[in-house]
Amino acid sequence: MAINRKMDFQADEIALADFAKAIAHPARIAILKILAQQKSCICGEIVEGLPLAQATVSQHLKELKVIGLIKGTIEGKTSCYCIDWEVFNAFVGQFGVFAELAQNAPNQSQSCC
Amino acid sequence: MAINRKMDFQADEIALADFAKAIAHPARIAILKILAQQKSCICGEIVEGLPLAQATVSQHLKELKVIGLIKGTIEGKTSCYCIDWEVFNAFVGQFGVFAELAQNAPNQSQSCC
DNA sequence: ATTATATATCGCAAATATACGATATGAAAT
DNA sequence: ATTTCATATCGTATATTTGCGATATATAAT
Repeated sequence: MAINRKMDFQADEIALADFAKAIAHPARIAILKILAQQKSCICGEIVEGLPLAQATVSQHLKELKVIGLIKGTIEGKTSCYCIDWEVFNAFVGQFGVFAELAQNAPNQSQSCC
Repeated sequence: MAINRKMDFQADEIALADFAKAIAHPARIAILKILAQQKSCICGEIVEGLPLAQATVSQHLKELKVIGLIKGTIEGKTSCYCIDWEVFNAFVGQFGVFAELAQNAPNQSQSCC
């Protein structure tokens, strides 16, 4: 790979790709589902709900936290996580860009497949 | 990594993660944007629109094609790609799962962050 | 038939992601 | 103060992704 190719793409393309990357793993999807259900947001129970070691789950949680999809607070001895719906919905909303581009396209008919 | 961990997750979690992985790169987002605009779906022009070598773009196109997000047909000397909106919209729609889980959650109040 | 052009595929190097044991950290209980 | 428990971080092995030159393939033009 060459040196930082990222600069060659637009900021919104990079942002959407980064969001996709953050959820591009079944474990992280599973974590979000658990948090959405709020069955519990205590870290330990998330670990129990997944077929992965504690260290691995902690790593996945960190990835989701870094990009802002989840928030985490320390409650005494335990850690507590939950979805930041504002961030989550903002990301999902970005998929609308494609439909918009399609609608504003000048030549709808020129389709070859 | 251990041997096929994938089996430990649910089918829908794997499917959504695979979709996310397919678009988890700025180049693939950029390709989808170009196709959405239908500025042209000829492979060569996609290559010109991206800061990547032809071989690399071809590889990205293949990834999008394998997962079904785009369709490709050969038109004489050139190749022509376009978005499969049915597949695309189906994938995007899957994000609704999280909101549904949140709505059906029994204990909305128990939030610790 | 030969050549030019467009695209796909191969092979490899480098970068990144994933998994997990071991260990660190820090609060709570004893 | 020491131990226990929950979680985070480190180090490292392995797997996957990315990028690209070289090459194959196949159509169109000469």
